[in-house]
Amino acid sequence: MPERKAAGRGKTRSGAAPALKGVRRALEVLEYLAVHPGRAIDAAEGLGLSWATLHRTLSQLEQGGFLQRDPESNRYSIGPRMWFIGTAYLANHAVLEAAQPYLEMAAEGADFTVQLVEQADGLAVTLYSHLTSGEIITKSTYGYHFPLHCGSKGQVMLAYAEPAFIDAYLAGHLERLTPETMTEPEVLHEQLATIRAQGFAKTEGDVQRFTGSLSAPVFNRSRQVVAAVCFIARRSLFRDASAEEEMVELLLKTAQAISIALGWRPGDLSEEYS
Amino acid sequence: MPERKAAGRGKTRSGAAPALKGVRRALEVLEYLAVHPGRAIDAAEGLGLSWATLHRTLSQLEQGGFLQRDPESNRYSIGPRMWFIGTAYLANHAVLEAAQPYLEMAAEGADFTVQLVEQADGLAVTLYSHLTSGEIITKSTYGYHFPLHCGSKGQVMLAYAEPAFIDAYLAGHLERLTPETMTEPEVLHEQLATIRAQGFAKTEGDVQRFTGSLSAPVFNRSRQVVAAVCFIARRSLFRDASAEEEMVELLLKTAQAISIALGWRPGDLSEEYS
DNA sequence: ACACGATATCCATATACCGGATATAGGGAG
DNA sequence: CTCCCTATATCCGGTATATGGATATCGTGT
Repeated sequence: MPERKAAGRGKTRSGAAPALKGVRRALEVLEYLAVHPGRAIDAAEGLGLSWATLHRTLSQLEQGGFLQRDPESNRYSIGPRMWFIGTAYLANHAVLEAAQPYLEMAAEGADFTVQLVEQADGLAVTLYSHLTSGEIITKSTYGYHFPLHCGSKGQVMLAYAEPAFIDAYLAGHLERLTPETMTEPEVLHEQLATIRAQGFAKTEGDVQRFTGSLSAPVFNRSRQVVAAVCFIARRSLFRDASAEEEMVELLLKTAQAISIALGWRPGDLSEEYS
Repeated sequence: MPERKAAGRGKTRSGAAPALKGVRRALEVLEYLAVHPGRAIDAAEGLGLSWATLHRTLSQLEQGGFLQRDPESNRYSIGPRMWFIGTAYLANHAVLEAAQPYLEMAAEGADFTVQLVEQADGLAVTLYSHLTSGEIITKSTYGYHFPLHCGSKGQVMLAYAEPAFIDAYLAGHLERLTPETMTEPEVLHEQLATIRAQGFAKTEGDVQRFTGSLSAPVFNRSRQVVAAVCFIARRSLFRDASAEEEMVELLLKTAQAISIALGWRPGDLSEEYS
């Protein structure tokens, strides 16, 4: 390392290096609209941008097909080209590739939705989703991402994250999606401990009122949690204790099979600290 | 309209208005890497960018999680955040939403893959894919996009596109994916006419050697083709003429049901020209 | 019909970007 | 093991380019 001339001496006036500001902003705009599609002015407010600047950015992005605008309402949302690019992420995704056969096996004939999710930026992001035929569970397709403290899928991934990350996460603002969403940091800490102890998570009604879910962690060769398998069902299904037990069994079997396919080996945890 | 002062008088030296160049480029880089993931220098060459410029762009995008880089090989590929943003496209997609139940119904118990695709920028882009359980057909998941002249899904959408678009498309370079890919503009023109006449398309081995597919158009209220339903199966399945006939029937039924859900009404085509 | 909020466009200026040059790392051949 | 060559990383000044306040138009609700 060439020891950076003289630390921070750079001509750039005031300390920080503001690189590719335009690009950064454009992507922030995209991400903002992915989460809050809507009118230009709301985005300008939400992002703290001057109207003129935002307008230019929006126009460019729309022209390129990265955003689309409903000409009636002037509402902006993500455009087809972003989907085109985004899907390329899956094409190179080792975990997903390994998991796919097992997920399909689990979904075969099941009366619940099967998902594979990973954690990105404090959210549980869906990589694969096999809907139960018959009834449709809303928001269980692609495109809906939930905070980590809501739903079993997020909680599993949070439970196995770095302790420092957990603390930081729970110290932040914890959104409440339904009246049943747990937002007490202390209680959540305990829930996470329970999850680690039993090896899976279960929640009901904390993401959507009439559904519940079970999730188990997927480990890689180096025993890190890289994803979670999640079964989502209408809530009534959890009334039946024996049905639930069967689900848990299948869940753990599936998650474990995927972990093994990724090079994880069951071996006692203790050996890790040997 | 304020009649633009004096057309093109603008101080900007030479006619064209070069807006948000950096942003444009960044997105081009992303799209390039979505299609050709790989080393920085290849992208620089492919895009005709100076190394320094590209490097800055890549660094920024990687830092933001829009690209990811394998530290071993220094190869770049699309990052998780692009998937995160891209999926938002599906969340607001009216056609997909209407189609989903019918697609699931069609996939129920089928021994072939069911897809919904739309056209974007000269490519057939997959919006929904329900894999056949059992055997895996590679490249039938998300993330693989094929030119319009390859595969039944592209051909259907091309067949119903504006005549001018068809001519322009067929005049361009037609990639050959397998030895069986048709690349003769004249022959393709005839194939498209046949497709319009019979209402669906069929191809074998022109995308991947050992698969074949059937596709039918999905119309919206105003009789435009907005998507296509596509059934993909291993090639041997098409040996059985009666099985194929059944597939065609289900395909047309499905595509039609979706069209109707979108507000399309069967009515004779002739009334359109009345 | 009016008014107000939202969207579109203009322009001078400062600034953030471009790209040639230079420095480091990596890795293959001899 | 050493050399060389290619790929990656960083620097820096001039200048093209983005910024955002101001102004003009649109369009929607009352």
